[in-house]
Amino acid sequence: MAKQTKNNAERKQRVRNRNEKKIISAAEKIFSEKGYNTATIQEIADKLNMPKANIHYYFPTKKDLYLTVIMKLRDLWKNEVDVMMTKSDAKTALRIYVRSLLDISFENPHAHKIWNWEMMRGARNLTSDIRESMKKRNKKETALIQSWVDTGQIVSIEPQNLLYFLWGITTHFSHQRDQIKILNGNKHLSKEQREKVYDDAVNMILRGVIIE
Amino acid sequence: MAKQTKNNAERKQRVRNRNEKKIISAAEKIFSEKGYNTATIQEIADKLNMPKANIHYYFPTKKDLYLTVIMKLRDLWKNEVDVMMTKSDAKTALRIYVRSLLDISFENPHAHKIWNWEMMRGARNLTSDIRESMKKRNKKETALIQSWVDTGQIVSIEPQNLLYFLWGITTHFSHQRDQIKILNGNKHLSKEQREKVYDDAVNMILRGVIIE
DNA sequence: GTCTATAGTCCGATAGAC
DNA sequence: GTCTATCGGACTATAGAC
Repeated sequence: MAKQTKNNAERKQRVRNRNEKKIISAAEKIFSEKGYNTATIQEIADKLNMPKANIHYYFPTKKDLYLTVIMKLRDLWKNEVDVMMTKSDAKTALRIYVRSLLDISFENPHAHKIWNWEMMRGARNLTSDIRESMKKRNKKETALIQSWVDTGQIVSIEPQNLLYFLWGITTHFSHQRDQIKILNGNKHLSKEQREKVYDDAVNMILRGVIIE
Repeated sequence: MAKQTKNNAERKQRVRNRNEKKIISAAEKIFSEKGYNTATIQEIADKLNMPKANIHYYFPTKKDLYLTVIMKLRDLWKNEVDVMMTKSDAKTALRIYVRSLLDISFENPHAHKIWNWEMMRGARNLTSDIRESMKKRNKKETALIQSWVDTGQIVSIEPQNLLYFLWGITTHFSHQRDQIKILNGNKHLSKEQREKVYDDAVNMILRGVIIE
């Protein structure tokens, strides 16, 4: 009896985990396409051939689901900062940073787009601990860049501004994906074109700030 | 009698023009803050101390109002290309181009933000003539930049990519206005900070591409 | 032209049967 | 856990008095 109860509980847990993952994955796509307000639970449910009541069963409110998605994406950036921190010289660190941000923009535009929707609306849905982790990560990044300035590896520049420039350049390719498509003969950028973007971006940025 | 009728018609026309202008101006602000779907007629009406039925009197549907706003903003970019074209050297042209794009981002963020909302939504509302004028302007710009490459004024770079980088850097400051505010101690950038952004951006870009 | 009231629709969330 | 049915609220749009 006890064993059967336990097996039942385990099975239910597995079902729960599986469904939560499916829902989060579908939600990530819909939220990135439409933004928080325009996205609907119904659409997410349809994508999964599931009654929308089931979504509410796993995530009581729309905001709960949204925050779960945001939290998951937040971790995506954490690594880059750490990777950048471990590189000793500015040149290598910048090269890797730009590369990984562009990779996210090209390969997984959902992440940048959801973030962009959120920021466009004034970051209304961000909890204070998300804001704090944002600021904390930012502080690490600016301190690192400032050290490059202090050791004469890069030109004198406001570290925060350099970060804005890097973010602006790289996120542009996910936010403005559709405009780029229009200007590119109604085709998304090819693999070769993406490589050229990466080369041109790194060249301009390194030439722009690195002191040889 | 005829005269009075005419005066009446003129007066009504003046009232109509005045109200349409007021509504467009308020709508521009609300649409840029919230995007098409999240913005409500009610909020635009409240901003003008006006019943929302009046908005519908002047603009039958929400989309009519939105398209009117988009059309108006489209003209904002036309000038910059022309100004850039008249400058003989790459250095001066780039300096002015970056300056004017940043000015729009800082002084009138509505324009870039509405454009960005539209692109994020997949450019659903763009008519084909808007797309064509986009491509046409773009062709002029890339041709100009290519001529700088050919005459050895700037390094070898895909002109389209350079434009994406310039747009990414400059529009970031309107799209991500709220994130920047959070990272800046909950204050929008001061006049001095904006000047530093301008200097840092121009320095990095010119150093990055100009051949002295 | 201006206003109040409301029709019609869509969405988030819940109740309750299975 | 899964599903159907529905409530309550918000929004676009319209009807109709002034």
